[in-house]
Amino acid sequence: MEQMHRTFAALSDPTRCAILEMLADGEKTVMAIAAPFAMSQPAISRHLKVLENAALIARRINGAKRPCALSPAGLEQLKQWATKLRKTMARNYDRLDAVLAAMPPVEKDTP
Amino acid sequence: MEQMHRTFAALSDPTRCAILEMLADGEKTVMAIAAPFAMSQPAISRHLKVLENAALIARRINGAKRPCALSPAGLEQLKQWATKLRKTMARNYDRLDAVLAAMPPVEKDTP
DNA sequence: GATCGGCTTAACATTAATGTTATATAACAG
DNA sequence: CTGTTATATAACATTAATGTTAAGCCGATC
Repeated sequence: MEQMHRTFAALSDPTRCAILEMLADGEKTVMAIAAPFAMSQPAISRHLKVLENAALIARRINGAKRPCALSPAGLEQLKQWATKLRKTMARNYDRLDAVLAAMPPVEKDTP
Repeated sequence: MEQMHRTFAALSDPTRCAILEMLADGEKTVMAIAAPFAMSQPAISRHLKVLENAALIARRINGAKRPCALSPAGLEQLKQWATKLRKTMARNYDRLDAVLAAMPPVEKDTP
């Protein structure tokens, strides 16, 4: 949970997000993934490496092909991180709530 | 759901992740947030702006202070995105499963 | 075994992110 | 009013990310 930012960094690029969404549909080869993008195939290869390092996708070897598939682990981690934050937040919510309630949105002039 | 990468980009920095985790504990002023970091206050201010633009935190005005608090909206979005991907993946899982089952991890030599 | 298709790696240019210090604004204390 | 505290903005240097093209490496196929 300390290096979540690595996972987020992997997701911080629109191309990589799109790739993950493509892969939700099922496994695809590098060429198939690259096709819809206005970008060279080496660029896609590097995006895939980033996603793989973040455990967001997994790759097989099938002859000369390297089909990629979503790896549930990464997504699970994401959800858990968000859930944990929300839980901690909820635990302290009464205090926050009290503070917010006591102060109207804008309180510049205290007459 | 199309600009999720903006949210992820906001979370792709370890400092910002840490800030969010601090804020789970409750609302804090900019100075209080900056204190534990070996970094100038302007740098923290900019991180906060990034988090705010991503709807991950919200800020009040309290005199000269600008207390920051977690904004549940952003976290909710995160979880929903991950959940959606997993659902779609599950929908197509039989196919993926079949493919994976048919092919051992490494199958270089087809004799 | 020569050649083509699928993919990776290398070298490089360009752009964007992050941090710094200096300066500005706004509220508060005296 | 004046100085001090809390925060934001500006200008700038440095680093890292992204894309490009050019090679290189395996498998497959003829």
